Amino acid sequence: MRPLRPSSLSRDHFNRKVRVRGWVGDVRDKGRIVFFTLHDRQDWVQVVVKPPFIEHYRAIGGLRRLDAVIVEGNYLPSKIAKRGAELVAEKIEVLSRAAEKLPIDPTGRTPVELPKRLRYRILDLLSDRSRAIFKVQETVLWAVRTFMRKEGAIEVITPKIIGAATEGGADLFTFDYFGMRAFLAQSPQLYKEQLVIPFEKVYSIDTFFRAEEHSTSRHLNEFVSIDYEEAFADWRDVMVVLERLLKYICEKISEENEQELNTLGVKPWVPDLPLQRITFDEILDELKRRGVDVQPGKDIPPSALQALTKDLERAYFITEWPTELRPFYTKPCDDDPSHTESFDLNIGPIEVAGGSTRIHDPEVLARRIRECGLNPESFQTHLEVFRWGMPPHAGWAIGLSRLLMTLLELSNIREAVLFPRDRWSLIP
RNA sequence: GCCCCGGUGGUGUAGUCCGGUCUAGCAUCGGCGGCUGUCGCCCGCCGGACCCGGGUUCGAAUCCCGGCCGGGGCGCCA
Repeated sequence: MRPLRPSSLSRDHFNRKVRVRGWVGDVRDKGRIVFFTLHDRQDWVQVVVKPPFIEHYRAIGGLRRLDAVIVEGNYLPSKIAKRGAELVAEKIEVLSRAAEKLPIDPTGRTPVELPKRLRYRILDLLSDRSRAIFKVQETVLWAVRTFMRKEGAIEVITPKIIGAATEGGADLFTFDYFGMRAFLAQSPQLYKEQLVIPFEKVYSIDTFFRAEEHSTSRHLNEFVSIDYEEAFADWRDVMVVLERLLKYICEKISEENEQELNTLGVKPWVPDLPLQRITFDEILDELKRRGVDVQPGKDIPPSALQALTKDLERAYFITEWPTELRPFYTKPCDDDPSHTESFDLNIGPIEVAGGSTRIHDPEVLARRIRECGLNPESFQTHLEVFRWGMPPHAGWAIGLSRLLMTLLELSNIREAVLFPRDRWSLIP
């Protein structure tokens, strides 16, 4: 029979002989009596080693933190043990010995700075704080899939190895593909647009790559994007989908991750809908009123936005971005081609998602590609699809880790990625 | 690409401004010993560090120069 886990022990096991497996935690060696905690990744139980078994304990050389063991013994209620019960060991089987000296403290009690935590990430993930982040991430992923399925959207997987056609803009990683020049995809953009013809509503949760040499606490070169695209929809339609999804995610986190939020010191939060909507130009006007000038054709610097956040809701849309700041496939407004049917979703000063109505007319799209300094030739296989019944469509993309870092109030996106890839780090 | 800041035992820090009292303090950690009710156990002993090179000086962890490594910000960012 497989051994039990510490977290599965209950009153039903009182006064019975049980086998329990787990990792050794704190060891309190009193000489003729030894206590240690036995952990799984949810809970733990105290094990007591007493004579005559103490001799066997000495014979196996004792135990230390992180040893993987199976303990056999009686599970007894106890007035002294803080948990009200303890396991009295009669046999200990050592499955794996941990190193004498660990590079960082896996309990999280001794502080460790982020770069060292990432260098020794597996040990770092043993701390409650680090694991809490990724438990919440799991809730987010699950919530997205549940929500999308109810919406009637289908999850799609698009290529990461791509050929000539690129979007321009962000730098791509290049490499040799059997003698051909290939790129790592920076987004599923072109594919998800094409896929609305056969599927109408599509979404993807996938990893993408950007070769930009930035060095900030909110950029990485490998990141997970949650993408959505819908046929016969415009920007306003998909903004509603996005804000409903955000609310759904926040509700699920509040319901399912109370303990994790507590560990992270974060209060549950669910936004009221509709979210605040403010145009790009209104932001500029407000900044100008406060004496901050943003140069034309430039994005709003995070520092400027920071100054405004106390007058905005926690989550808000910035809409109708200047055409020059948006990629070629973004549809300009009918009454004002200098602005676009586009939006960003911000939480605090951080951009969490962006989206727009897309151009669906192949002639207009080809023109915009040229205007943006790109070669329509290299978009041939993309443009041809637009003659096969491409309806008006719109969509957006959420940066998964950006969302996580804002919801959990993390100061660095690296904390929200298991093994972050930035300009300087490839290992581990 | 540009700018700023920083490197002290395995980890986190004190000391650096204002050179000497530093054979570098504290906590954690590791080793050994002690303890039969601990629970972030406790007690005792021991171990382990000034990034590298050059300079100033009677004297450098501390000041200066160069290098290396790290962090942050800006720019860029469909």
